[in-house]
Amino acid sequence: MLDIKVIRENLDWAKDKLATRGIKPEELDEVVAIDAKRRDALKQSEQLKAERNEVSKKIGEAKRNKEDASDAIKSMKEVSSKIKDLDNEIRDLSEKQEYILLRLPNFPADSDPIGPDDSYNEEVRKWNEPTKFNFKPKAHWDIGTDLDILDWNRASKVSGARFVFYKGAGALLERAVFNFFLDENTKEGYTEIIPPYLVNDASMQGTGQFPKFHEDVYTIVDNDDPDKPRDLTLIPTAEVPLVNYFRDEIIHGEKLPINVTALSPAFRSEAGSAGRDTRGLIRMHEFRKVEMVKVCKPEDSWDQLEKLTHNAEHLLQKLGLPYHVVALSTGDASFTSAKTYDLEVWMPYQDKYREISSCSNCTDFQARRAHIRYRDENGKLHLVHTLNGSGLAVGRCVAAILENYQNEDGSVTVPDVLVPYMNGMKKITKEDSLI
RNA sequence: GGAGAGUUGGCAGAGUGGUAAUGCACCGGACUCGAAAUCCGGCGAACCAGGUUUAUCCCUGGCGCGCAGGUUCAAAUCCUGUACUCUCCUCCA
Repeated sequence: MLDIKVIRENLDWAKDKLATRGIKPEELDEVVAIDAKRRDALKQSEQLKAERNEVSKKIGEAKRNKEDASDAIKSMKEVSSKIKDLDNEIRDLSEKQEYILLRLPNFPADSDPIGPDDSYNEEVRKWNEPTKFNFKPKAHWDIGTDLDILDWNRASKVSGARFVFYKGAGALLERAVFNFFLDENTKEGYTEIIPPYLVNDASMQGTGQFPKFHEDVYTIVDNDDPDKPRDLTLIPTAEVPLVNYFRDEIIHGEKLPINVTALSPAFRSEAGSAGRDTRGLIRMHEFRKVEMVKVCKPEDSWDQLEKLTHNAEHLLQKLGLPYHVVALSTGDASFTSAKTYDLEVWMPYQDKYREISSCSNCTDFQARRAHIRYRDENGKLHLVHTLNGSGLAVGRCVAAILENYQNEDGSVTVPDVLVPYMNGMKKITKEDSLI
């Protein structure tokens, strides 16, 4: 959430910044007008309350002295009724103000490429050249089906579209990948967490998914009353529980920066993406992801974003997967982010790079929503900055391994770093179906 | 799922309608060569608004006893709803 004071005091600047993210300037005019009305009513209410406090004190004294106070009580009755009206007005205005504020995206950083969509994204750096083949590379969904390690038909029977069964060496590969990620992240100083996979609405609002993005997630309903949602939603990313772990808390300054990592499933409805990436592991309703979250002091967050991005890149480098890093444009970056680097891995069949990690500095945007603060050495409180990045999306990584490490005979070579995690298996070959 | 108890500052803990005791901790001072002990003083903090500055500081007021409503001139206290914690019972991996 943005700070109303910043908007109020830098209105033109705020309008320019948010215009690059598709926000109309009139929205800011409206919220500032509401804020002015609200503060005006608040001022009146506070004056009346000061009067009431003073007179009430006297009424108390009079009553103790068994004196008559009925005149004062009568006039205070009027004052109280005025206060009630004003407070109702204030509540109403605050709700309107919050309605708008909760739906405004974060201010983009000055360094972000400006543009409405991903065509304005800028490549920052590239690692290795795209994998070359002396045969026509297959799509990972065909590789997986032919090796009988991915089963799409059974998944569509059991669950529906955008689900999959991993089998045998496929399941082992998935497990190898996330264990490798967790081990590497831990070595880099991240503390491993196993969070809850269902979270309440306050948490969804704290990290910015709610109230604006209800359609993107799966919320639990009561079987007795399906119209009534329970206060529980399947996490779309481990970022939600990891950041909300600190919600409504004050962190000691010495503990910052805090680095945590977690493997979790990620549940996404993929509303509005019908027809896109209908085959393969790229776009699933349920996939596993290892997430990294950093909580730090404001002055550190830009350095921490670079570190976070390098941590994610390091994983792809160790796996030998070609990728490039892209700075997202103002229009393409996510709602909560001030700056985002996407890591895109090379996918040979599609002959292009595809997102496998998204590393964002959310500055104080989530911290303000979730009330996460720290106490500095002088005892002062400040909002923290929060960062999150995938390290990495597991399913997409498996897809990239299958495609980049495929051999002409249909087998897939296991990347060296994963061999120990695959119980020594160096190559995945077609086996007789065990089931 | 059933029954009961609880939620008050950094921590402990009192307060059943009149505007949040007390202790510990913490900060400042005295004493001391120094420290401890002792004594004196300060101290709930966050948030909001206004004034003053505009990086802070400071002043005034509001607010503030899990959260949200209600009753009242006045609510930590009474009423309603709700979240969470603990105990017991029941069930369960």
